[in-house]
Amino acid sequence: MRAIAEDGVAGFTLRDVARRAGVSPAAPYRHFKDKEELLTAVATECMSRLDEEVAAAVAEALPDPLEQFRANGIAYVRFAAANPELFRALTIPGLFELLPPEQRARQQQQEADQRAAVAAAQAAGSISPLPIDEVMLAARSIVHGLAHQIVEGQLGAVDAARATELAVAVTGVIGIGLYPRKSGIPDDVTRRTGAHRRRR
Amino acid sequence: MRAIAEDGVAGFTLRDVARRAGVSPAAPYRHFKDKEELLTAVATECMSRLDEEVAAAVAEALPDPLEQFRANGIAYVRFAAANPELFRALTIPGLFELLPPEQRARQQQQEADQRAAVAAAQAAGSISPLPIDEVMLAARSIVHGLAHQIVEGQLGAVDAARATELAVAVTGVIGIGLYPRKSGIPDDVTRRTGAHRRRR
DNA sequence: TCCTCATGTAAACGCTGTATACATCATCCT
DNA sequence: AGGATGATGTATACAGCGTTTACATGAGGA
Repeated sequence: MRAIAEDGVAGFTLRDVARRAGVSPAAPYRHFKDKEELLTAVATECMSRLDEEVAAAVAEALPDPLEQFRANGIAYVRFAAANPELFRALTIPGLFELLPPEQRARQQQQEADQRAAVAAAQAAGSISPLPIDEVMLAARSIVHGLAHQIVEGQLGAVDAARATELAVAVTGVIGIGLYPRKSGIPDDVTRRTGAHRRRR
Repeated sequence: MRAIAEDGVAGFTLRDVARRAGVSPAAPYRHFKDKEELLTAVATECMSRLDEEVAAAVAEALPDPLEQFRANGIAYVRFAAANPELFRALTIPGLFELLPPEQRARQQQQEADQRAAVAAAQAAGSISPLPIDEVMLAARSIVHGLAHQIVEGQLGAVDAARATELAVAVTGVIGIGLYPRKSGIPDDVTRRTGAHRRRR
């Protein structure tokens, strides 16, 4: 993890890891089949941390589904901004199929929970009655896309506060929708819970 | 370009490129400072192709701003699905600062155009009066995030038709918004222009 | 006590990016 | 016409990489 965080995924070297551990270059092969397997293990760990942070943030959020979605997005984006190299480790090609089954199961469980929450919110009338798959996909896409742009430096330097602002902004947009509304925009979509208010 | 498309960014090797060109391993250094510079040149070319396809699709779309946004997203996502490795070449870390000034200028111009279109649409009442920066960011994020997920294989195999479906779906969601509407959903947001209709 | 297995090492292979010194050849200046 | 020049390519070398192979070592159970 330290090697990745310091030198990035590109500079991640089996020999360097061995050096850090004070062992010979071949030693890692007693524990991992090859470099890819080690990288996958690191990525799995990164994913666990990210999942934890997101889950914690969602647990702390207000019970409102949009507020929870927003908390999810903020935590996700903040993690990316705070640990760009760790986040990048999550985007290594084809990582998904290499994950340990337990991790995949946990993730699917988490997604199923979110899905149930969205369905419940739709039933209660607090989320638009769009196809649930599409809602989930759009939510994941917008948050992931924002995080990716931050990590790639396309949005300039982004600290935690700025990351929060950006996440609030995009979750606000997806909450309201681009198509104009006849009735006004409800307060809780444009306003941030707690101390922050949205600039604008 | 052929080397990238065939072997991917990870398998992209200066020596392989030299081999393909039938020259010695050191020959490329007469034309590019180092591997990074060649990769950047390839990525620039990829970006040009993507920009062209997107611009063409937008030009063909109906004059409605949401329809144009949708056409933009569809073209972007289809490019990613059709040329995953070329698309991945666009995500190499820090590419943004390495681009030739002309390319950056063109891109900024394109963004300014989009921005003006959004502003005009807002003035005309066909896009919600959200802060324009946030609208632009959200639109880019959701499309980029979807493309990225496709390329990383997180959505399974995605052909052109499926890519179109997915792009239609997420642009639909961001068009309508998660927060429920009192008045009904307008047809042109849920329906696809032309032959396709949205499943649901 | 001895055997086995997990862990580590040393050395080697072919690959990579890159630097250096040398060759070739078209172009342009006189 | 002829020689200097610059662009392009080659040969060779080096260090670093992932990976394999054969060999060492030492702890724990039979």
